[in-house]
Amino acid sequence: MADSPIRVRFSPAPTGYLHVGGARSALFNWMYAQRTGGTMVLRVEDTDADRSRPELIKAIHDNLAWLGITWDEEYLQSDRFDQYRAAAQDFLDRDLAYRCDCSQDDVKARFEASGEQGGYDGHCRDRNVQPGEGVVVRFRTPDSGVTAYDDIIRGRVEFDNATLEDFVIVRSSGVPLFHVANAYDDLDMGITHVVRGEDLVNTVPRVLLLRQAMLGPDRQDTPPPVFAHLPLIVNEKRQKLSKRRDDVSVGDYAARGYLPEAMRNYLLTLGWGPRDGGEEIRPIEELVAQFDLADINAAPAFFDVKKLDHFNAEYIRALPVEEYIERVQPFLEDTDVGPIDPDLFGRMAAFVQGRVRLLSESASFLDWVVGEPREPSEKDWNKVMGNSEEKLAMTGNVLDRVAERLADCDWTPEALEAVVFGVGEELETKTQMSVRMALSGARSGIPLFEPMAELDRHVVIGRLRAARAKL
RNA sequence: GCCCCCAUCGUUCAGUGGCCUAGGACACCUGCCUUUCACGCAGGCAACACGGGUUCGAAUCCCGUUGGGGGUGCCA
Repeated sequence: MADSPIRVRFSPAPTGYLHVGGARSALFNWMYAQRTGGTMVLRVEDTDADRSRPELIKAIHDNLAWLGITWDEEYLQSDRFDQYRAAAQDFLDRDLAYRCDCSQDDVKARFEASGEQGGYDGHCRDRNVQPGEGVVVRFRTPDSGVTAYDDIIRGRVEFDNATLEDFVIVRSSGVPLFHVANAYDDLDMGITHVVRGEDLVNTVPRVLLLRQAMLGPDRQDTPPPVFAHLPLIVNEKRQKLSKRRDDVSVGDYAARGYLPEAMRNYLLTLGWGPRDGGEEIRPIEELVAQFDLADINAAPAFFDVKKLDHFNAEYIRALPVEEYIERVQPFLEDTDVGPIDPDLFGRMAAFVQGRVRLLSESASFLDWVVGEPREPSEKDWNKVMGNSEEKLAMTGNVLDRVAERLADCDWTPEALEAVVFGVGEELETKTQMSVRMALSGARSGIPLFEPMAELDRHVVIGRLRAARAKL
């Protein structure tokens, strides 16, 4: 893989399951690495001991693997605390940082009293605070000038240094904050492209300032990484997808019967489209071949589950039927009508495959074959069976006659079709709908005669008679 | 409040000064196919937020307005 100097990284914090936004960031990094033959680094940013949950790292691995996203190197920031601390100490030694014993309440109170700009006011800059309880380390930001960078998606972004507060780089617990870890690792790991969500843009000046400080006066010509801040993925209210109110867990989508290829392909259409303007649903290799960070949109994109569903349905239909059967297995065990016999499903699979949007919907097409007919709504029942004397009488005739003929015909789909349609010709009416309703309790579904042949003769006749009685 | 970003059909991507009476896809609507549904096919609806510039010419460049969003932690 690593035959080009490009190095990208995906840096999740293990504070929750992988969500679609994170997956999209990982995916775009991966796409770029694939395209350029670069190296993909997975860097777990677990510097917040209170919120990080190590057991989630495995889940992140699994979700990424599910999506087919691979990585070449992996690091855990908690393994590298000593290095970050050393960097912070070096800042202290060089007077680029200082200790501060202001409580968060103090900082807030002074900010409110001043009515001026937000954040920390530099109170401890020259107080020469010594190490101790409740003491943090703050980075001394420049009071004037501008920190700017060129975003490959957004163009030049500038920040007035005067608006940057002296931010905390080491907690009172002695554990460094993510800015330091981030700046240190990107430098140390030789990251060339930082591709991540737009919500991180305003951490750039801080990270850049830290990086310059780490580089020292002699190495200032070391170029910063190329930044690419991906547009946010938003909900229908145009807000950033949130774990609390939106469906964002990649694992949940997997559990609901989405195919990873479909999810991956769909995610790629959010903020990006193939350069050649061709189909958006296509093999990942074709998409990789024309992927470029510079082509990514800057505007937020709505996560449209309907469109995702369409992608998923397309991908399901495109599967060879054997593969569809294999992939659907996990969804056959725990259904509303109990486990579905794999052999039966195998025989019906081709009919089901073309009709589902989610793998998990598959079983519902066979509910009446495995269990009892559904309870139809009155509206559906009337619509099919008739809402006039005349129509009801006809339906009764159909049901009677079909039940009669079924008593001693061959029990094959072809024979059943011949009986049902034969009655229709005799009575000069359509017969499939009423038979379907009698047997399945639904107006629509997979073709009728094949599943019908799976049922026992007496069951079919029983259902026809029961429906007749209900007319 | 302050900082930063964004602005083409309902949605998404295209369009980088003339090829735009703005194109594709999803969604929606209509028909065709089919003794169900789905698929497929044909067609339809539907957008350059607003106001100023720049220019022979602006969806495309600049400024402003409005609207939306993100950030503003000893979270990442």
